[in-house]
Amino acid sequence: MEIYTIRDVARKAGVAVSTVSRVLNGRPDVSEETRKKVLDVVEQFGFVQNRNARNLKNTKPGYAAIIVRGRRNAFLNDVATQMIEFAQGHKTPFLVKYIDEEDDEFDAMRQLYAEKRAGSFILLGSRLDERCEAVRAVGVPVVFATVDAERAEFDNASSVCVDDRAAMRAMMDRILDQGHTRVAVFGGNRDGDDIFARRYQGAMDSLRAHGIEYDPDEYVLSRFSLEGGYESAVRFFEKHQDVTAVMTMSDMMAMGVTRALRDMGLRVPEDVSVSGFDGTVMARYYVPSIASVRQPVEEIARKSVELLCDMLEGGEARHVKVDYSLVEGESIAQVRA
Amino acid sequence: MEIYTIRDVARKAGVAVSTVSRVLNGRPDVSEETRKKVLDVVEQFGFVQNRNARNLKNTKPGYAAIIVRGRRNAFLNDVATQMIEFAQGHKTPFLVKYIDEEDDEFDAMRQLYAEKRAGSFILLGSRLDERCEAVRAVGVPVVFATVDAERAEFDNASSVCVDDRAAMRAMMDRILDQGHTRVAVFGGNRDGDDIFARRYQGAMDSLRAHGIEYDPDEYVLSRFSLEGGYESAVRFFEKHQDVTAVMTMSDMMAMGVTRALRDMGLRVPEDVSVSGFDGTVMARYYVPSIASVRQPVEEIARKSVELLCDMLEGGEARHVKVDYSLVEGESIAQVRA
DNA sequence: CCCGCAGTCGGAAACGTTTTCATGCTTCTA
DNA sequence: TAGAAGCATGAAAACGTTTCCGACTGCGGG
Repeated sequence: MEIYTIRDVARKAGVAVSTVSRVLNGRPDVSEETRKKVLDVVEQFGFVQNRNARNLKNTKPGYAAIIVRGRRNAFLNDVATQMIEFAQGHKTPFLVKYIDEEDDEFDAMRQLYAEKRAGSFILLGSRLDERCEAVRAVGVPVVFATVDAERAEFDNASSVCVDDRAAMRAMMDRILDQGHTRVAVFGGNRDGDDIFARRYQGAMDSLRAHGIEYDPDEYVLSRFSLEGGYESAVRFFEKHQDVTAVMTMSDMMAMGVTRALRDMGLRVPEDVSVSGFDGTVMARYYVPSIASVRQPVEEIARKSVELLCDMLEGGEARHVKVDYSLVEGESIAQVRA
Repeated sequence: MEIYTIRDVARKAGVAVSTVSRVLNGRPDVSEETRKKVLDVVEQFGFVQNRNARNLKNTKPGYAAIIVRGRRNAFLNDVATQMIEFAQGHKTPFLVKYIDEEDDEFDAMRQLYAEKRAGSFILLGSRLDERCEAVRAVGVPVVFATVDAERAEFDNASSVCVDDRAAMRAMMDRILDQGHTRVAVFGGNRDGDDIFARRYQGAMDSLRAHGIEYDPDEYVLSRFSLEGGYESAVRFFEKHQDVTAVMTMSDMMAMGVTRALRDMGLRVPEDVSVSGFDGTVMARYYVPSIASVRQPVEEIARKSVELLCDMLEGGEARHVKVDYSLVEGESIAQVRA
């Protein structure tokens, strides 16, 4: 495998390296004739630029980076994909970086800043915990997507998300309207100030409004995966047979719960109703299709990009809420007699 | 956001840049005292190495790269994840590169070779079409995973896969054993010499052995996704109501088909049996659970890494077949009377 | 005829590392 | 005690780009 450098191309084309560079970067100040000559050699050599050298030399922060926490999360992945779609039109090039669940996104930011010259960021699925103080410190434009950063009061950070609390409340309303009075809630940590805590609050809002007292034992901390939902359901229903509905904070979890119920001889929705969150494609295709809270992927993506570009042009940080919607599903039914 | 270079660290620590470099790379020839001094400064600055400069300087091909075609493919993703798991123990560091469905993996190889100094590759989900001649040309060690490259007769390429033909035949046997005589097959292009063509042949083998004549109209070229399966099923069943089973080449497709059947008022498996391929987790959690051909993710991953390391140490290229297995599922039943 | 200017192009200095080579300082050996 | 040998360190040359600066044309205007 032959590796050619810009120098090889220059030699072969009989020009200087600077000229080759100009051609490769589409600079205007090069004659049509030389451009042609250089491009011919590039073609012939199958020359590919070395990005390391390029990025090393280019020190001005031109990129915007999308940092996605969790490679497996289909929902976040879809949002990221949409983002780069929308980003196409804009002047600043976008790049995507996936980090693991446990990784520190601020390390990632620093790294991207140092290496890729990324000077602004969209953070997808950030936890917004104590580490987020680093965002304040870095002082570069940041957009939190699917996270409400309003209360954190950064002056360099915007955010876009659905009103998680209202959304969860609406879904719970819908479940209760079917006559259910004992509803288990499966989800993330309800004690913090993140989206999971807010979703929990939303569920409580609805129960309170319906005059239903909630048994704290009926909240289950669960992993957001098929397996997580499955295991939680098995453990839970061993003790609580009288619950007639399970509300979850993710579609994957909801499908895991549904499978578990079926394995335990309970039918969904005839015996137990189940709801999800996110509005993923898989949930629509599941049997029974999972009733869910749809987060508008395209809108979140578009708004995020928009907010970031705004800030890049000197605009204020803003916090926007996009509209959720309830998606119908076969997984919710009238409570059994 | 402050960016520090190795030079800043050196100055602050009162040593030369070369010494800092030695510390960072864990070289032995540096006194414990200076090491400590340097690491302190690194800690204090929150210094991160610039990988561009590092890779630019390091010219010896030390990495092995895993190239995954298709970010959305859960099965390939799982395999890749397992691979880096297994690769941990080996001397050569592995890196993963995702490319899009349409991208050319040989461009990716060249790029990785030039930039990341990747001198050997594992190709996941490669098409093995005309472009694969490039593999012969590059002459570096390559392992095709989930692809049978035996017939292509590279001397620098190994491969690991299940016996797709036998696997598909086994699954078809199982369907036919339930009394079905009209089985539709949904899958990829059956005309080439890739895994899809072989799977098709496998299905035909079984039908032939059972003395069943296959109507070529009952083969459907379909995309390997939920939507693909859904659309194909809707189109197909408008014309062919007498088919009692659908065999597919992917779990996603099978779930799409199942959902479509249900929407058309047909029950799975009572009215129509459905089978998948890959043995993904989602298929197990689906309702009905999808009978599938399990490809052993861990084994494919382990073998691939092993074969690559073998070749790196001068070993011959080999082609290994790993064992598939049939996974039971609720989606297949006795043919209706 | 000289000057300025636009259009092209080449030379060379960076960018942040790694690594080779040289150097000084110990310590050991004969 | 001289020299070899080993350790710890510094200086400097790369790696493949981009970009600034300057040089060289040819041209039109004063």
